Amino acid sequence: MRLTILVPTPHYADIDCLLHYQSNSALPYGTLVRVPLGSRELLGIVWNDLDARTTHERVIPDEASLKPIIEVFDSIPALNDHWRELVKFCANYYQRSLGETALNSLPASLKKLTSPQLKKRIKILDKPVLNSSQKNETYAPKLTDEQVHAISAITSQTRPYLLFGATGSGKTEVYMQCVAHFLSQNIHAQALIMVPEINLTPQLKDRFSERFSHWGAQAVVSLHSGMTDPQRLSSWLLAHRGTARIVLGTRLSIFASLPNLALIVVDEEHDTSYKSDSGVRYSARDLAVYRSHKLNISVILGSATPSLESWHHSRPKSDGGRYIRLSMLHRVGNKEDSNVTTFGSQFPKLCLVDMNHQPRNTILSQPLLTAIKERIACGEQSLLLLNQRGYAPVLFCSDCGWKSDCTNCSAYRVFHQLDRTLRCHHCGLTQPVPRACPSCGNLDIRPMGQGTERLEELLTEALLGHERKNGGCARIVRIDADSTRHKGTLEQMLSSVYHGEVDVLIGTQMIAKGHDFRSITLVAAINPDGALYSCDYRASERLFSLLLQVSGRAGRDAQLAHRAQMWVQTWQPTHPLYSALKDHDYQKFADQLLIDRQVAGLTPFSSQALMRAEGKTQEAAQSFLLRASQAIDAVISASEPNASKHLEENIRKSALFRYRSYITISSPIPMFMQRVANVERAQMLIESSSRVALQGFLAAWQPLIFQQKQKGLIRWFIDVDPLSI
DNA sequence: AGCACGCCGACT
DNA sequence: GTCGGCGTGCTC
Repeated sequence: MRLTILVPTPHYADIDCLLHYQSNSALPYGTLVRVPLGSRELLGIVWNDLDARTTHERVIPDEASLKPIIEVFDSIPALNDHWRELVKFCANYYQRSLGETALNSLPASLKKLTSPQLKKRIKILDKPVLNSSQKNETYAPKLTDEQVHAISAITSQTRPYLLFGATGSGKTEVYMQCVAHFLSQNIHAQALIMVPEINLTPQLKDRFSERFSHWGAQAVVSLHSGMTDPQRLSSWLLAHRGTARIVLGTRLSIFASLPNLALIVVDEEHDTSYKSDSGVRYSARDLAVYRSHKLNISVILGSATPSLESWHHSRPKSDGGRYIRLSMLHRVGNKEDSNVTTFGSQFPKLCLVDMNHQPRNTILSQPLLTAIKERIACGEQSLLLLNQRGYAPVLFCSDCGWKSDCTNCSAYRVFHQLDRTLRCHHCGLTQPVPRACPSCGNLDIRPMGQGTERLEELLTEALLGHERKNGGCARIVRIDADSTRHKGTLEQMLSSVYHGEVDVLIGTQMIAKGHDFRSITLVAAINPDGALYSCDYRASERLFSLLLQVSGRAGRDAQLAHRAQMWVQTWQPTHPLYSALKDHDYQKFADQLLIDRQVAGLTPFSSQALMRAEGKTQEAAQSFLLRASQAIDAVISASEPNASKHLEENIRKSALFRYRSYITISSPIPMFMQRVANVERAQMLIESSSRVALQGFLAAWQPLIFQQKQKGLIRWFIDVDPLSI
């Protein structure tokens, strides 16, 4: 008999991703199979033929001429209706092929294994595992009133919740108690906990594993891109077969097959890592909301600095809000000592250094340096945040004005002192530092601006001869992508900080997230102003959240909390962002930003999509975009709808007619980073005040884009709900 | 996309 | 005389 199989062909292929094959027997939708395609053998999924892309002429061959299915993966259950609905929604919403979306969201190992090999893997998983100690049986730490309120709200009504919880207010405990509640309701129930970067928070898995050890050793599994393929397959299979009760993962875990999903948690929901920046550009947070809605279960979006979208959606219900906002504004005391819970630990005090009043070219101001020395003297730690690795972002010639441009990208190459190289952080081009200016031969070429290497050097000099509490030199460690390139060094460095073997920690954004350093009492942002001048209107909201998050690293030990300080070196000390930060008042800041956004008609008051093109020349990229937009008007003005014989084409045309007036399409422009690795990039913004109109329009437009051919075009794609424009 | 087939330049 | 460049074209 004839079966329709979903295969991973991309949206721009000339072939539909739903193909027909011969089978001896009927197989339920969602069954995994292996099928031949051309000279390849691919993983496919038995699918409903009604989802076929009808835009192309579908000539379905005789059954006799169809190729047979190679093998059926019958040792695991079929992917259920809910999972298939999720990937279908994702493909439609983010304008990608269904096959690419569905097959890419399965673990890579599954594509390589044969059916007997998979059977073997499952047998291994089914071997009884030694159960770890059962000592910890629904253990209950003392909760704050705010935690109690949040938990009772979440466990009483099925809704999306925004858990607006300050750093240190005990969000994780709320997640764990809610998970415990839903998992004890039903012995099969499962929970999905998403975090932005699981590699930075192995503690979370430990905390969950320890708390829920009585559910069995396989009850808590991780799912993230840092795992090896076989590890990922094991976790995936445990989740798919219902053995795993709790899945902890990064954004890709939103596609985990969880047949008994009862709760989703999205921790740090504002974090931009939830949005995929290649392939299917999905937002795992938004898909989590969709998924919970379809399953009629609750989703908890947790953050100390919620995204403006979630903030907007969690207005009071009377105001049309769709989420319930639960606030936890107070810090929990020292968790190490669960018998003595001190409430309302103070937040770090904000100290602004006005750089206008500092000597020219100051990198580390005197008052900040003094404060760091004080901390060292009394055995406390400091954390310095500087979001630029290397020694200096650019090298320049004082004579002719030459700068260390990258030949492949529209960016400067960064000066790395340690190995004397100029490195492009976009394409990787690396060359030794020239002795003299390549343009005029001048020997006086200098670093301009500041990087973590330079800060480390500067601080080492400044602290020379400065004694620690227990004697000896101050110990500095630098954590960035360069210093942690080798496997295990990050963990090693973090642990030395944790064990008090370090006095000052210098790092990039890497150190802002999650780490629970107990003895840090001073956090400083060395040069954060950049975002205030950025052309990206979301930059200030991201800066606020970064600074608040990093300030949360200070004073986590209740004993030291009163000494915690957050220092900011700025040329804009009166900027409203900093006054909001001073008051720890995200609500006021977010409310004001929302008013600004509403006035300007920006998200979340409008929906956006970017159409991007990459070509050998800027001209090729832009003219492709231009032609794609002109094709719309050509269709609209060429003929009235219903003139075509093809039903599908009529639907498309009438959608274009209907939605065009609700849509604004900008002219093609070069991207801010115009050239990366010798590829020219251009983009075009598509906006609408109606999300539905934008969706309908994009869907109707796509087939027209496929028809556009352009010499020199490398690729194009649509980014729906882009994070930066 | 992958992977074939297919026709022109510098190498054992 | 072969290896390999990437230009079209096809995949149930």
